[in-house]
Amino acid sequence: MPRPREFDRDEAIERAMAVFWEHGFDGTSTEQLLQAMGIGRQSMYAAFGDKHGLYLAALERYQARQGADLLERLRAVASPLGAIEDILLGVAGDTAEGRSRGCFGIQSIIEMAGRDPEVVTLARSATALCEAAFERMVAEAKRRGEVGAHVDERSAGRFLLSTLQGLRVSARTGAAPEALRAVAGFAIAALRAAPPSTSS
Amino acid sequence: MPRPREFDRDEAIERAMAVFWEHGFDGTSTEQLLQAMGIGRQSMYAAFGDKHGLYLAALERYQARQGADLLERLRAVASPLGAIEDILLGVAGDTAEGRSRGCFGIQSIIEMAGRDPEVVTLARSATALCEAAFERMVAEAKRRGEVGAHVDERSAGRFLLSTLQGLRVSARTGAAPEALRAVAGFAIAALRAAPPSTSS
DNA sequence: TTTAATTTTGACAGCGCAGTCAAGAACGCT
DNA sequence: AGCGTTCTTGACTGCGCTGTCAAAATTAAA
Repeated sequence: MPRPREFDRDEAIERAMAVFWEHGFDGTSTEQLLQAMGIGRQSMYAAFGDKHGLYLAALERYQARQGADLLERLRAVASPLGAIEDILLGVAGDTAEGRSRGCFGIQSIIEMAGRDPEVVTLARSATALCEAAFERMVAEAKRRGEVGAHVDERSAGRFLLSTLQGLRVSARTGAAPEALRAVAGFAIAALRAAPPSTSS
Repeated sequence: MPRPREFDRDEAIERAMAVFWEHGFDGTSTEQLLQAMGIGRQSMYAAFGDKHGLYLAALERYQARQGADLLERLRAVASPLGAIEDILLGVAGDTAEGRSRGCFGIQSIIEMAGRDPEVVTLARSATALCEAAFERMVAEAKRRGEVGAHVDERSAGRFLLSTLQGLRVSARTGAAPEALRAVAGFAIAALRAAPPSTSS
C-alpha cells in the first residue's frame, strides 16, 4: 500500500558520507547534504531522523567498508607479512587527492569523540576489528616464520593500526609518498626484529 | 596617549586555545571564546582580526610550545634513545583526560587542511621541526651506538613523528596506557634493529 | 585641563542554520 | 476505481551565528 521510496538509501548515505568527509560534521549543513543526496528535506528526516543520525549511518558504512577491505586482504593472501606491508604502503600508493583527503574514521574520532558517545562506540568497535585483523595476520606470519616467535601478536596488532593512523595523518599533512614508504618500512622492520615488547 | 589594553594577549590566546582545542574551529562560537577569554567582542576583533586570526594565533602558540618541549628534551638528555622512548611513552603516561583530549595540532590538520592554506603552512613547518628534532636524536643515538649504523636518521625522524601521531589518535580513541606502551615499544624496537629502510 | 589616541561596552544587522508543518503526489491493495 | 498509507515538496519558524557600528570610558601628552 505505501508509496515506495524514490531514492536509494545506500546511494544517499554514500553521497552524504562524501560531504561529511570533506567538511566534517559541524562544517556540513543540511542543505549541502540534501543537494548532494538529491532528495528533499523531509525525505532525509524521515529516513535518518536528523543530521546526526545520517552522520552515524555514513560513519558506520565507512567503517564497515574499511573493515571488509582489511579482512579481504587477509583472506586471499600469499604472505601475511606481505599483506601487512601492502596495506601500509597503500597509503603511500594512493593518489595525491586520496592522500590529502585523509581518513573519515580518524576525522570522526578527532571531531566527535569529546562529545558523541555513539561515535566513540563505533570507533572503538572498528578499532577492535582492525586490530584483531592485524593480529591474525601477525599470528599467521609467525606461524610461517615471517616474523620472530617472540613477537606478541596482540601488541603487534595495536602497533600496526596505530602506524596506519599515523600514516594517514602524515598523508593529510602532505607528506610525500617516499616519506610514507619510509615510515611503513620501519614498521615492517619492527615486526621482523622486535625484541620482547616493552610491556611494563 | 593611547589607552592601554586591559587584558593580557598571551593569556587570552591561551584560553582561546583551550576552547578551540575542545570544540574545534567550526564547533566554537565567538561567544564561547569571548567568555573564556574574559574580554569583549570588539577587543577580540581589534586584537586578532577575526575568529580565524585568533585560531591561527592559538595554533601557532600550541605548536611553538610543542616544538620547544621536544627541543628541550633533546638538549638535556642522558641517552637520546631513552629520550625518544620517554617522548613516546609520555602519551601513555598522561592522565586519562590528557589522553582523550588529543592533540590540537592533529585536530587542526584534520579539520582545516582541506580548506585553510595557512593552517597547512603552520602544520608543515611544525612537522618539519619535529621531524628534524627526532632526526637529530637518532643521529646522536647512532653516534653513541644506541641504534644501528644502517638506520637512516631522516626516515627514522619521519617514522617517529608518524608514530607519535598514531599514538595520539589511539589515545583519543580511548586506548589503554598499556596498549600505548606496547605501540611505543615496537617503535623503539624498529630503531634498534632496522634493516636497510624500505625506500624504493 | 584640554586633546588625541585607543580600548571597552552594548546593541544590532543580516544571514544561515536545524528542524517542523501541512498539503499534495504516488503507489498497492481491495 | 477507490482507499489508506507513505513519500515528496516547499514554505516557514525560531534561533544562533559572525562581524559591524557608534558611543562611552580611559589613558598620556600638550
